[in-house]
Amino acid sequence: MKDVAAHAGVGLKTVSRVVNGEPGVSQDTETRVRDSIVALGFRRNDSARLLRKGRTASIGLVLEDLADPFYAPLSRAVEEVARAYDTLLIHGSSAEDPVREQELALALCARRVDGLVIVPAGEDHRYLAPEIAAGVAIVFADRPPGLIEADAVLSGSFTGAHQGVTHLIEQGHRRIGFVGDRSVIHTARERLRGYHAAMEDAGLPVHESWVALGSTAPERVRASTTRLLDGPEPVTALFTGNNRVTVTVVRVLAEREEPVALVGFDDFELADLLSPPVTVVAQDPAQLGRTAAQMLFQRLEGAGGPARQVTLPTELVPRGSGEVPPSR
Amino acid sequence: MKDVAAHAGVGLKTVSRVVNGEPGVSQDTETRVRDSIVALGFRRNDSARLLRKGRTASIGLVLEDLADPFYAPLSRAVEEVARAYDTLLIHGSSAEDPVREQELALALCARRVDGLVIVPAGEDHRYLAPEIAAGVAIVFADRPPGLIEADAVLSGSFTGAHQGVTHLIEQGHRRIGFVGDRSVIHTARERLRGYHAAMEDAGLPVHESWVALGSTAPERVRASTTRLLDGPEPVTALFTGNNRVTVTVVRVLAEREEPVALVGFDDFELADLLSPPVTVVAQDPAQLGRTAAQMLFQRLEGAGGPARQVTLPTELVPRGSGEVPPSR
DNA sequence: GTGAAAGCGCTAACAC
DNA sequence: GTGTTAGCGCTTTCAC
Repeated sequence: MKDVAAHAGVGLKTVSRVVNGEPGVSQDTETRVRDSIVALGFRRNDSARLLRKGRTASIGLVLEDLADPFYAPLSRAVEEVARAYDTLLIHGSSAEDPVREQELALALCARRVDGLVIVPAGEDHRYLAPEIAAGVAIVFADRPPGLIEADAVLSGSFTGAHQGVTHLIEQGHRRIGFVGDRSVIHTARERLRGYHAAMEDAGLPVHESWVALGSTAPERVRASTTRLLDGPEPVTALFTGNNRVTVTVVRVLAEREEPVALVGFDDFELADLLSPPVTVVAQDPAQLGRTAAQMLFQRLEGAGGPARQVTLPTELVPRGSGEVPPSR
Repeated sequence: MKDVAAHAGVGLKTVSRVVNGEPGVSQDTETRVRDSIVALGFRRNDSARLLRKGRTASIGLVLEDLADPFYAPLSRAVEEVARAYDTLLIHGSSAEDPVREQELALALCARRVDGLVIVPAGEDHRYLAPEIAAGVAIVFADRPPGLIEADAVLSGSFTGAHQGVTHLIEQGHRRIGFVGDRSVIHTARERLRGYHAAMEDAGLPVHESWVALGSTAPERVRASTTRLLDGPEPVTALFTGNNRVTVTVVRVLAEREEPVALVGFDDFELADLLSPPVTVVAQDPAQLGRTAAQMLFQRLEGAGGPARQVTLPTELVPRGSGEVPPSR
């Protein structure tokens, strides 16, 4: 910019005015400046501009895995909202590792992102308190913050699981298994709680061997599922805690003879084309992302008040697998 | 930082030394500085730091749609490589709109990202020439650059399509349809070319009504597919140009009586569990992203030489749908 | 209309 | 060991 000013024989501020379309520049000098800009191939450095302005016009998004079919639409929705506010999205995957989540979140804060949407992996977010105090807006999505107060957008995990399990009970199932994500994950616990509540509401006992929480790695899910189906108290129906688990369970069931009912948390592509089509408790990941991003920008625009927590509804989508009757 | 220096009663540079772990600070002053840092809740501003350093330690990624199951793993792979280089990833979806692609790419350049990975929507990238001249490293992924020289990582679209169509021919099919993406998209054209070449190599004529290029919107694909199957010269087999198209075609075929053979370009989750399981020409989107990112960082580390173009192999995965024999 | 000076928050270069 | 100065590329303030 200095170079452009020299080349055009004008002051620095005049170039700045031209570049930013500010008034107060004569037609004549403007032309001269524009010529110099082209001649020198000048392109304004937005990083420097934003340093001076005190914002970065960027927000950060930290989630587990960008490539997970559940999070991809969430991410895309956040991006769309950001775009509407002329804001860029910086993105990081935590790989479900609390340490990595923290590193990423703090790295983004150090870059002075205006705000942060976090799908937390960890359970203790006190490390963010100084950032919040310093004015970074933070909204949690899909899972709530731990040990701090902050805005959050969640899906109705408890209600959804209750609904899904109740559906299986209504089909006549009495022995229902639950295969879910690791218990450190909030949604996994909530869905398990929904499972237990539904069973209890129906006056059904839960055999301890019917619950299998753990990693979503296919081997683990496969082993757990086989155990539930071939154990001493074999289940006739399964409720699965998220789309990764469901997909693997579908694989296991496809290899077996006896029909087993299945309801999965999360919808997924092609669920309706499997045989049987998979009944799910659907949530709307895009809506989750959209809402979180909107809350974030409201805060950035000055919305005050205490931390808000929004819970989005889930929807039972019967397709066939959840309506398989108990095989004695 | 100035405040910390004042609070600790030391010079600015001393604080900088402590913050960056540089040597040459006595144990005593270091402690004093650290105390002040905590007392004032100081956090280094990386944007300012990087402005001074002349890099941003961030790269940009522009692609069509982050939520597309093909691009999500690509994106994730780029992120992993970036992470290994302590670099953040700024991300933008072009929605297959060349104008939006350009806006995004230039916005990222204005932020002075160190480099850019682009899955181009447009066909003219001369707008990037000044950026490249200014030192921004750019690597194209999945599709080549248009009208400029630049590094690119592609999948073997021509070869893959040739292979897939030849497979159908080997099963005895003579009337094979092609349903693909819009012809402005390079990969769509290449795959179509592969289709034509395979037919020609087998001495088979191609009826003009057998080729349907267009948007991947389900309605369009549905209409095109129905036309190929019910037209005057009905096809007995279909080759589809990408995973979005394949998924819709699977839906259409599921609703019909007569068996139609299908080979799709791109693998997709659960393809093996459909009935029949879907035969695909698989490419490796993660490898595409990984390779592109690695090429980018090689350039950033000073690798010179002319633009390189790498083509990754595809693999035919027979699963059943591609082995359906011609119906009469 | 225009421009000089100061400063955003930091680091590099060179003092002392 | 420590501090001072200059400057990354821009905008803001205020004077001309």
